[in-house]
Amino acid sequence: MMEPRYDPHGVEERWQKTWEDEGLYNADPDPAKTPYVDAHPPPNVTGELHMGHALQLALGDLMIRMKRMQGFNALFQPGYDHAGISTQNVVEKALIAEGTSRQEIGREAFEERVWAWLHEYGGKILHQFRRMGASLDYRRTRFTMDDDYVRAVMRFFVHLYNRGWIYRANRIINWCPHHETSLSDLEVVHDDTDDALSTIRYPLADGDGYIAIATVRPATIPADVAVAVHPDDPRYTAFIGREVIVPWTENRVPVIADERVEIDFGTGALKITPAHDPKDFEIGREHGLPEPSVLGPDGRMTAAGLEGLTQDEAAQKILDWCKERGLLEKREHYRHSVAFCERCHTRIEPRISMQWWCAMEEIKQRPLEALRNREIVYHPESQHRFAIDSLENAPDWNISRQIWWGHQIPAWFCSDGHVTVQETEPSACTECGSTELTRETDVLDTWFSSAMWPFATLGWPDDTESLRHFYPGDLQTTAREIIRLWENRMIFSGLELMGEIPFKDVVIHSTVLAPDGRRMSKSLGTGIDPLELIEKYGTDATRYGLMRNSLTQDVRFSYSAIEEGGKLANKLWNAARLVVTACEGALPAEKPSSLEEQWMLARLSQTQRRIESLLADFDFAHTMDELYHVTFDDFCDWYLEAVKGRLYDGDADARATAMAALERLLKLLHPALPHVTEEIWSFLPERTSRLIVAPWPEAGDESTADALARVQELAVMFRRSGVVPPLEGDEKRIFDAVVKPERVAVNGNADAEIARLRKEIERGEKMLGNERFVANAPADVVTAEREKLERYRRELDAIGG
RNA sequence: GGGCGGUUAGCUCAGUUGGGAGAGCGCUUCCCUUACAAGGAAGAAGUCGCAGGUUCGAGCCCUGCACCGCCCACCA
Repeated sequence: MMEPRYDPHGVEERWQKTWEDEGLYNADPDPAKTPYVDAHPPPNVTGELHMGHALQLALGDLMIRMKRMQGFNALFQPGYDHAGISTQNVVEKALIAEGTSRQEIGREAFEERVWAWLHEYGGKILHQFRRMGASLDYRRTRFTMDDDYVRAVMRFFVHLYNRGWIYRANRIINWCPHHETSLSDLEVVHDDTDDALSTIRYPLADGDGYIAIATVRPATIPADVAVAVHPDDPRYTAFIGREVIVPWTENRVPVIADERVEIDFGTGALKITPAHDPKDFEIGREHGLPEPSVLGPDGRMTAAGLEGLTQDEAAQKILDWCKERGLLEKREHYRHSVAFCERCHTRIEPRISMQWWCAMEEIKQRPLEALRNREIVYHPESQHRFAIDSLENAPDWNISRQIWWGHQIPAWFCSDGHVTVQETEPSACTECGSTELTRETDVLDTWFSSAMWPFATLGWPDDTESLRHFYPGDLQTTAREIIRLWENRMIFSGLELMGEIPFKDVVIHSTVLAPDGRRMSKSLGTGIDPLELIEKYGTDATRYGLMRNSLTQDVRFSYSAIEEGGKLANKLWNAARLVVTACEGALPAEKPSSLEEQWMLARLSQTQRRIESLLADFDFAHTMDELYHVTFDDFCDWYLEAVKGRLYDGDADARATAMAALERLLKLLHPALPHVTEEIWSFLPERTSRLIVAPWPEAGDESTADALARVQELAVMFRRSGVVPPLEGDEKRIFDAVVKPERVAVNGNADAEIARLRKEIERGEKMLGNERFVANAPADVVTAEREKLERYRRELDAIGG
């Protein structure tokens, strides 16, 4: 019935299905129970399971499973995110492949296409979540574009607008010419890029001489409105306040002084192009300069004489123009970091544009308070400080996007330019009563709706039973880069709309690097697919292997960690096989009569307390370590070896105790290795419930936990020296059963052991002979040293040194 | 440029108020013993990045340096 080797294939899918079918993942409001909630981060609807998801799920699911067994009403909330730009990208690609485009088919048809695409391909990731054994309440799956969710987003937007925290402003923003939308700073990536730096002379308007400027973007020269120099730069003080002539346009522009110009870079003079550079924009606004633009939304030129050209083509024309007139001083290779769209890797075009903004200054105060008071705690601790820092420095948030897939902003403009903001379409402008209204076409940043995840998933804005019972939640497990994009905003929205923090603990997991230390990424070809690991090693092994790494530093992926998990499952399986086959038939109540039995139960209690305490600090790595060693060393190598004989001999007490010990071990292991433990559980006699919902054990008496320590120590000594120590009674029986003196003595080397003990004794005597040590060291350290010395002397006597 | 983390055995990593350098994998030797060879037993293997300092005592605390990684900012 139980094969000698544990094979996770088939077993794991079977339990995943059973657990879900039997409703054991479900969490319903129950006033009799204390809730424990992890609103799991909704992955992109277009996404696939990657290593980060796998780790995140393993951590969250371990906590949820333990809490569920401990009697909490454990809710693991699933769902997925509409992922505005990413999803739009995928569907647009499909349209282009068909020879059409979203512009061609129009907004309404495009949205239908997205829905159709989602219907067919979206949400696959939830099936992959199931394969991870994640005990999410799949009935409660939410999508950020569900009707109810959209209603919640509209309510939130209007709420913020009425509070005065949302405003419109014409500012320079990151613009992706491919998507033709604005992007927040957090959606932009910077890469080192090879470029050319051109030094160009701007002749003085009032006579001879010139100022040379260095630029990487000659195409924007027609939009220049000034040249800036540092006020303390002696080379240029005479030029300040005079005018220079901009090449190509031959416009006259002023030379201004500004401290943001770096004297040491290039020529020390900077052309000011407010419409196409963030720093220039800032300088321009302070100096009251105009903001002409020479680039269209598609990144092509609109300047006179250059219409429709790409920037490269325009740059060439302008450079040629300069060269003919002797204004091009030089053109040299230059490597610098350039901003790209995170999604399509198109070069970002800074652009002045009217956008919706969320003002952060006032908004962030309550979240900051919650973090500083540690109402919310990030783990590990270093991330807590980072979270506070990043919130303190959070700039106003650009929340509008010029794409089509997302939550359309609920704002209507009348022909006079008045804005009416409300949840549903107004019949007339609230300011002038005009009935000719057009709706804002922009949609909201994806993260705007994500910010509401902890309560919108529970039914907000309706006052539902779920919302009352399950809010506020407890746990978030998430990736570091999400702290600014998401965590901070959830905290704010929860405090603002619900009046309470959305969760108490945020576990920031480490980044799993490729075995060579590089980042795992598809484009680098360094990615490892967790589904392949599951196929090969099983889900339990994969979960164990990922959680075995600490959270405090990024860690290189290693297959041997996963293999270790597989070995643990197999070892447990075989230990259970021994117990189950030896203990067939009716069993009396647990009766730990012998030393080794008392010791095993005490060790299990001790391990349980350690695990509980480790997990209170979200120390998953050491939890795995405890589980591994209690299984291999304590349960198998000592306890089972010691009682094996009695089990085979039909000792009823031994059998009952072995079964009880196995049960407790399975419970401790279940949150980490859910499938193999449930499978074993099903072979135990007289089960009345599944292990997944079995009660977490009460920790028992630990007083005999170290009763075998002496025997173990002597066993180690014996193995080194080959000299059988003087033992009696239980100790002798256990020693003989586990150590098997007749087989091991071959490697004994009493001389080496004697030498080792003498060295230890010498060291101890030296320390205790040091008056300053005895006087200064803590008393317990000195006492421990004396005891050690005594012990070594006794052992030396025992082997006849 | 700012911040954070790291450097410990061949590899991946632990090391909790300063007090005996550890685990898993790999390697060597022995054992297919009636749960398990994905097993058992034993063993070899480390100048704890470098240089100073504090201390009776430093992998751990302090200072400086080197190298690796991540995040942020910026680059005309």
